Amino acid sequence: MSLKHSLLVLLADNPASGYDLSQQFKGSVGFFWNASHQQVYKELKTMASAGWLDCDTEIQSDRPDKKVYTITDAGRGALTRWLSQPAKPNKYKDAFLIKLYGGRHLPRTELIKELDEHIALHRKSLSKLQGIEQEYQALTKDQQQLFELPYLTLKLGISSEQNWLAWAQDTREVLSGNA
Amino acid sequence: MSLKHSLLVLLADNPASGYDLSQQFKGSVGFFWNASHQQVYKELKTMASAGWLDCDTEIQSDRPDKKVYTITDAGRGALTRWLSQPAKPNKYKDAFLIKLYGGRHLPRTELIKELDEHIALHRKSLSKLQGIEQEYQALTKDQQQLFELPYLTLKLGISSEQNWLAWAQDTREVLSGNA
DNA sequence: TCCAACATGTAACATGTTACATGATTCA
DNA sequence: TGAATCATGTAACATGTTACATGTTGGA
Repeated sequence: MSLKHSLLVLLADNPASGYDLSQQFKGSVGFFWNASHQQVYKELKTMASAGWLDCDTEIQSDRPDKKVYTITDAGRGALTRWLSQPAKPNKYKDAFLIKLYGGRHLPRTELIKELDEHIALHRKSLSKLQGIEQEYQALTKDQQQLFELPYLTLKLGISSEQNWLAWAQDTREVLSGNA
Repeated sequence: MSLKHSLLVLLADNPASGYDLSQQFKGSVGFFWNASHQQVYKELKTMASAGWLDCDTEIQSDRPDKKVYTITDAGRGALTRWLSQPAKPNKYKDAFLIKLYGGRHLPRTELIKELDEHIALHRKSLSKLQGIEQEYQALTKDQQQLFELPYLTLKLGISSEQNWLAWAQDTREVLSGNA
């Protein structure tokens, strides 16, 4: 349900192509929502035929043509309606935690190996988020005001990753028997 | 993909019915994976016809009959194969964060109202997890050993909720302009 | 008398993933 | 010469949600 609304939130700021939006899902917004490019293109098509978006083809000489989507009044209406309805609490789905939960069936060394891989991923993700934070902090106060709310979501991303990494360190010690 | 494996992990410990498993998804395991009862029943049927589970009907006089599923050797094999493959990093999907990200389009009072509702939910979830932790801590050392790995996942759940609530307090202050 | 817990499902629909498909440009 | 980035999609399949459907027992 919320992919549509994630796209609307992004498009409420700027018109964008499916490709642009997919890129944004790899960046900051991707921390709390994401979708494959295939799904984004499909969804944009649906939203356009529902009248939420207008689509213009931008011809580019050096690069492939772009389909630029712009939010319509109907789209803004749909966004506002959605925003004023309560959001469902989020659901966490983490396959690694299932493995850890059922990790008795696996040698400890394997569990630790996989934990280490996840630690590497989370570190990468954390430093990416911290990079965005630095960009934000380099802005003027006025510009910061504009991104006040996105910055709040970024802060949750950062603290969640830090919390995860701290937990992973403890967990690693327990698994290696150094606890 | 991982619903099957969540169920296998649970069934590797004890035979259980669809209802039992659904209840477990509301408890501790539900922190990192969950499914509706409809989906669980459907999945169990699929797994049984794949030979991963055996199904026996337990006739109860005072309550409705139960279909008790038991993991087979093939099921254990599938579980082990899955456990030894790397798990994909988890994806976070939180509609409330999209709303906050795009919250410019909404009055602050509404955002705060919704934040408060989510705070209440997270507090509830935290105290539930802490209840489970207390049960764990009441066990003997030997019993604790058995649940060592599930306890690790529980600790992540608890610290995540605490982290979320701390962030929510800060966020609330920013939104009310007391920052 | 009504609600919660116990117990299992079907059907329609919505959402998301994976494999496949194309083709230009830029950088190493 | 080969990979990465830009740019858009189709088709098959897997997963998940919502509405509907049924019926018992025990407690407030």
